[in-house]
Amino acid sequence: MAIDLPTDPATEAWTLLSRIMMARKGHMLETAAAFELSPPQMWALRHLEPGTPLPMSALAELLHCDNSNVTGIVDRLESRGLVERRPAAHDRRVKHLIVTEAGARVREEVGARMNQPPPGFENLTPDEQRRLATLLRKVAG
Amino acid sequence: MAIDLPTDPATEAWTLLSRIMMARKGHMLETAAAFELSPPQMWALRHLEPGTPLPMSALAELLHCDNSNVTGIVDRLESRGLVERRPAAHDRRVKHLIVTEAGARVREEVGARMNQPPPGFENLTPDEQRRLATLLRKVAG
DNA sequence: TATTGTTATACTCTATAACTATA
DNA sequence: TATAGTTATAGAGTATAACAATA
Repeated sequence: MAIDLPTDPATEAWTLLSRIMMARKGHMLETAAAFELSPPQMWALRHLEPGTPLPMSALAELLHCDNSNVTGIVDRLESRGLVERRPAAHDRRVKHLIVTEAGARVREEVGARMNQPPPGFENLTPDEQRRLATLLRKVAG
Repeated sequence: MAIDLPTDPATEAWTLLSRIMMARKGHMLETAAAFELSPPQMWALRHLEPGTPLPMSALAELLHCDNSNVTGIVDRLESRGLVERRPAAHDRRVKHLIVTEAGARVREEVGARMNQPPPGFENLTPDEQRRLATLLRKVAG
């Protein structure tokens, strides 16, 4: 049913992690669709913290894509009134992105859905969930 | 630095899991690019097990996309000689996908790179890695 | 000269709707 | 009638190259 089998513990853990995430892809797409966002638009919105202006190029890095690509993604978010472009004071080549009030509301609801753990986590006791979180905290660094 | 903060253990674990996976996106894109595959083409190839024919529609479900979409993705894989279409015997509307020998080789190398655990897993002792795998096995169900 | 963001271009992904060939 | 896959179409994502404005 899913792509492959592991060998050593780290590889097995990583493979399982990938599999769990892959199984959540449908939920991700449904969440984006529920707010009429494309996946990249949703990621962009999630990366933009209200109150923290972010240069276009920084968003491009976070999205792992080219600057030219971000232009279009931001165009569409801006045309919906979810974000705004604002020339940076210190360097007028740079444009800062800021989330609007409407954008912050959508971002909040998107986050609430995306942070909802998939059903499989119910297979763990609260104590196991805590131990899992502790281990993953170390992996995340 | 990354998108949000959690509350209960399951949500925290899930958020960390998402963050670890997101941090690996660059590696995923590099892997696909190294073989001149688009991400969907790479996923498709990974889902196709050598020796196990898969109907187009089954691949569409695995990729969470429309049948019409799979047509183009498979067209491009087929034009590179990585997969083949073959009409199914029991129902001639169905087309089975089979990985060619060349496809199996690429698939193998892609898998080897994608299964490589990110650096963060070195932060765990072998025993912790085993315990992590055990917990994730329960989550994956 | 170098950098930020945009524009132009070309290709891929994506869904919807209409079509075909089977069933 | 219903289903599997294709085609047609339109919109969005993607990178590369060329460009404007700024540094």
